[in-house]
Amino acid sequence: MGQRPTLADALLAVPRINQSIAESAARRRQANDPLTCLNPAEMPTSRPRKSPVAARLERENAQDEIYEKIYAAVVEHRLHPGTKLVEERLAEIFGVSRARIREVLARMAHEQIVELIPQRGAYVAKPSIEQAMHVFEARRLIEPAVLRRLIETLTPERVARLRQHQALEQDARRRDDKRAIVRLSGEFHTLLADQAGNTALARHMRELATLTCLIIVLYDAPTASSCLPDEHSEIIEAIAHRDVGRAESLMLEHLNHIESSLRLDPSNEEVDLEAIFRV
Amino acid sequence: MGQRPTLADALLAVPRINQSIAESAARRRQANDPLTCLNPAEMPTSRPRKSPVAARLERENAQDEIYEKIYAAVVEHRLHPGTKLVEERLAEIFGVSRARIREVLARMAHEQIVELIPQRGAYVAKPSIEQAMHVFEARRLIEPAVLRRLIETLTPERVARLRQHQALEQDARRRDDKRAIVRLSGEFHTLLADQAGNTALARHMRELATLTCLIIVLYDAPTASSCLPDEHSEIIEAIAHRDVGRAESLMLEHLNHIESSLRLDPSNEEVDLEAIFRV
DNA sequence: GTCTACATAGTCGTTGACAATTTAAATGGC
DNA sequence: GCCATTTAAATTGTCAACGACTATGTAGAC
Repeated sequence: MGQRPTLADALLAVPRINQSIAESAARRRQANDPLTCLNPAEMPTSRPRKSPVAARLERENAQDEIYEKIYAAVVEHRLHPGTKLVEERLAEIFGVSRARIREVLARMAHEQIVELIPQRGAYVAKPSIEQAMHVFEARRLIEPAVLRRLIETLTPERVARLRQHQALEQDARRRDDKRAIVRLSGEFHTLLADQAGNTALARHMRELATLTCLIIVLYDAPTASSCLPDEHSEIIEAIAHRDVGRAESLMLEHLNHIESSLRLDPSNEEVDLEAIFRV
Repeated sequence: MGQRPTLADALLAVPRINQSIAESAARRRQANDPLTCLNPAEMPTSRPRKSPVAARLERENAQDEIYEKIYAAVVEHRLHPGTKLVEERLAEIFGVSRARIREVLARMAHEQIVELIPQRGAYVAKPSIEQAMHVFEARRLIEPAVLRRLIETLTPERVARLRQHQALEQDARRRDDKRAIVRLSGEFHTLLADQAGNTALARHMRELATLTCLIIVLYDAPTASSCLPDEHSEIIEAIAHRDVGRAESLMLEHLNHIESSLRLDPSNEEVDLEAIFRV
């Protein structure tokens, strides 16, 4: 099929890197720095070649860059579940060797974004209906807690950050840029968790949001538009008013809207099993 | 220092593979099989060389084996936080090339079991005090929900499975096998999540339990013995009686016991920062 | 005696190649 | 014309080796 150009396009056309991911990458970088910078004898010894710290950051970016590009492609629905990710082609696309790609794929497989089948290759994951229901169950559990924590530690800056994201989202809706819409919708939830400040919860939330993106592609009823436009705004307003109860109930409602707009009955899964043979 | 034999010993001396991990690995294998076996034309075509399925499983085991051995060593406190994991030595120990090791380390880094510092190598992670508190906060959130779900879907087999694990744990205590105790204590919580049947929650729970193991090594007060002997039994009994309220409160109490037995104040972290220089 | 500059050993990062296996296509028999 | 078998291409799994960088230790200048 016309998969060759599609794959390259899907990966190279990255409008703008996921902001919250970039933020957490920056945080990770900071977390690393103490290890490298605390040695007092090192700082003055820096040679004039080229800033070693900058070089290291540059390299670390290069490490994560591939991961984030594939990740973004999945989240934006440019890469569909079940798509085979051929190592050599990815290596060509990103201009690196296969070893690099394999490391990235190993990470993503561990995160269940891709499925790694021995001797057969890597495929974008196809969460089962059971998994999908588990994901929503987990989200119904975690997200209200995230909101509680966020409201407890709320600052004007955090509200502003949320509103800024909301503006991006509305802009995407105005442009009817579906890829941006789905990406930003997912990122909204990741952002909430980031702003709530619990790194463990934020990591899990990000993973759940990613899986949700895959689930939506697989099981969304064609008519429904995954995320209703105003629900995020309402949640933000409830947060801004520090109304925990309202924020939580809005969130649960929101999650139920999404889940109920999907067709999570076994009859749909059989269709997907057929799709496997087309690979 | 005498790190050479220590690292090899820590990794090779694996008394028995983590049972619940083995179970989920088996489940993952099952999940893969449909993809490989449903093609009706393939099964009869199998050549008499040597069973391709067996070979595949063997190989997949080989893939995960290294991961699980390092994982077990971390969980059992045979590998301490901050220990450098030199790729080449690991490659020698496991009899594979560095590429393999690198894939495993990439996975573990993504899971925050190890920290990957560019151009410097991989180190067993040292969760900060802040991260530690986040982990416990997340556990206080997730584990009661796990219990709720487990009791809702309780079967005699599941209770038996829990009791079986409890027997192993008590046996380890009788032998005063500290490594087994700490491993089985962590696995108990992972097992609860597995038996509760939500794969997403189980994955997150396993990650949190692993991090907790690292946290205990880092911050445990020498006097305290991380997990009180009878608390797990009491929780199991509450589950068996389908007493959700009691099970939840016991669990919260249990988590608070563990957390309060740690020294999670900043003064302790400085000690750890010093430890970094000893690397 | 202290500091800088250099040299050495130890690792990491990356690559390209080779063998094993799967997948697709071509061939031949019925 | 359809199915089974063989052949060829594509892809994965694995490795060994090379260059680059870090960290240590050593010698020399002030």
